Amino acid sequence: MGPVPQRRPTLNDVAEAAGVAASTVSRAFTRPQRINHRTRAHVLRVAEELGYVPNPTAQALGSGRTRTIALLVPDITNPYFSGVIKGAERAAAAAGLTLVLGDTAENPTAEAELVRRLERAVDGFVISASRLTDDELRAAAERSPIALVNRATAGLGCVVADYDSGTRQIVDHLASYGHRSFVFAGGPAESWSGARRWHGLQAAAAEKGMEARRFGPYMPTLGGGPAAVDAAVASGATAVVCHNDMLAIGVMRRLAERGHRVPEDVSVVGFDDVFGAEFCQPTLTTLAERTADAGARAVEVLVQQLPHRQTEVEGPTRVLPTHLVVRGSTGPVPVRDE
Amino acid sequence: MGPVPQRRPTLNDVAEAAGVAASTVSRAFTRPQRINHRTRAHVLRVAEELGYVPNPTAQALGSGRTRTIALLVPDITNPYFSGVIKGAERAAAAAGLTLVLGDTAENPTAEAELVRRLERAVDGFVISASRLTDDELRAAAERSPIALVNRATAGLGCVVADYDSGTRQIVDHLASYGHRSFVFAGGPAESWSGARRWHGLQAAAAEKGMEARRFGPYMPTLGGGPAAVDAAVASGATAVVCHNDMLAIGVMRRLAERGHRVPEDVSVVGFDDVFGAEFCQPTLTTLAERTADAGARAVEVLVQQLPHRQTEVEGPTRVLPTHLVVRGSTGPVPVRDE
DNA sequence: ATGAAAGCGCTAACAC
DNA sequence: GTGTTAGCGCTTTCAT
Repeated sequence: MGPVPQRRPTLNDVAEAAGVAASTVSRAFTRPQRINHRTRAHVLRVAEELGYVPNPTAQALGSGRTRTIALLVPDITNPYFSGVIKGAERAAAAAGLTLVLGDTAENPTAEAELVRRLERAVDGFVISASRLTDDELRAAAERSPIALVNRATAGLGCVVADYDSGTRQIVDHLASYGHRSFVFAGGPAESWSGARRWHGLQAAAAEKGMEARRFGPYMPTLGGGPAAVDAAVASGATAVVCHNDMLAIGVMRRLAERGHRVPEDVSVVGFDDVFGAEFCQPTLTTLAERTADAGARAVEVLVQQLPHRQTEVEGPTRVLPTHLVVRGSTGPVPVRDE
Repeated sequence: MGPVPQRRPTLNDVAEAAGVAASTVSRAFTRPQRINHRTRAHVLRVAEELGYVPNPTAQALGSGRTRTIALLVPDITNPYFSGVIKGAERAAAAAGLTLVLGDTAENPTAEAELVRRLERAVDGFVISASRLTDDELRAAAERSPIALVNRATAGLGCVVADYDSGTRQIVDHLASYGHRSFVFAGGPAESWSGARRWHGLQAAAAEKGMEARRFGPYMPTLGGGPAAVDAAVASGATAVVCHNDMLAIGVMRRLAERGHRVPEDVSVVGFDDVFGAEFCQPTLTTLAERTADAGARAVEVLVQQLPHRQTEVEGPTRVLPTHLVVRGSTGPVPVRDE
């Protein structure tokens, strides 16, 4: 009893039921302009009645467009990328695109392989904090449209945070507290953003006549704290700017263990404003990026390059504002009797 | 000059070059058993030379299988789900499946819509912390295979955390510190896991002869803290068990603002062991779940139900262990003179 | 074990 | 505007 589970209606079923050609039904769904208003309304109504839903796979095979894009990040669980993912997800949904997520495990090989694996299944890629070389990226970009987040590679669409302004904000903030020098606890050597951060800090320090020294590389994690602190303290620094918030929090922990007070003895600054920066102890002064915006913007940049829009050469790199969030980990330079 | 950008080789190109039929090439790739070892090797070599890569879209259209599954979570940026996402991503990759990520924005309507939108594009769904009703879920499951994470719905594949054991661990821990009662600061009324948590806490408290009271619902965020604290303090509780870590951290903040020390005056316990629980102040005692395992397990459960395996009725709900991470937010019951 | 042929459901020229 | 006619690249009976 009960009818056999109905086969899903196809475009042809709708065409037949509506008394029109298949192509007309197709147009009703994808070329609203190129069809008579009345026939379109009719077709849509019949489709509705039949419970017809276009089959995206068949659409893709016919058109060559999958209406799917991939987002690749080095580590899904890193809260820094959560914002990028969310922003990209929103923008993709808004553009009617499906988002495939890939975790590259901070691994260039895995990243390249993922690109190969998904190439045919998606219309393009958004790659966040890519570990590939510029050449590898450009090679991949010849086969699929690519947009980059926080990585500038000539010839590709890029969305990056304004580290020039951001680092200046940090240096100005420290200077206003009377600091005359600071130490930069660096992260991984290959990190593009790490290089930009140090570059900006140096430039801003020079402008202010401050002394800036770089230590490291350290692991950009809580675990990187001890090594960074031991080096920084030995140098007599009054302020430590850390490659990212995780390292900064690790640094604060280690400072506490060693009996140093933050910010009374040493000020600490991070980058990213990750989830947690507002409730660690003390709360962390850090440079916030608009990660969700970056993700969304990158998707938009990518959409520009998709088959139908095929905007040949896309404009310059998009730079997103950053802003310093001043919290409890920074304070006046300590008065030291020596 | 220079050859025109070559059209990508198709299965037919390979067939022709190898001197076999298209179907033989197809088998070489997807039915290793049903083909002569030597011809297979030959075909594969020719394919390799030509740089042939199967087109997943065409495979999907022909076979009806997309080799893609969707993972739906209420909020991508919530660190609690990061583990689930990562685990699912790994398991999917291991099974040769592509993972599509969807953010339901904690919204039943958005969730249902997302299922509709992706239904045709994926082979099945993993839904984490679904907000749909059991009936809605079962209806959806008639059209696509579904596996659930932290939500048990009869008839569907489910992977849940062992809250019975977990809540007992919490209660035992508090009892060992001399607490005779505690307050549960509840989260959203519709939360399945919230209900399980309270249920378990009550049962464990009863076993131990402890008194347990529930307050709330409160927002499961930092912002939910003040309201929860104000109610809990008024009740004279010596321990507050919170719906999740975010609420717990919010609670600790509010307690500090009101001049109460943790754990000297009040002990605080959370659920989830989110990123941040280990560096908030004080560090948070919380029940850890194996979220990555849950995500991976759910994918495996889903794979069982996929077209080819079509395991009719899947076994009982999978229960994943939980363990209490004891940190600084819990301590001996205060001695109060009254 | 292999080949031939018929689609999968839709899009896209091209006519009318 | 709308219908006709071919495919898109692969899988899958069904023969052999």
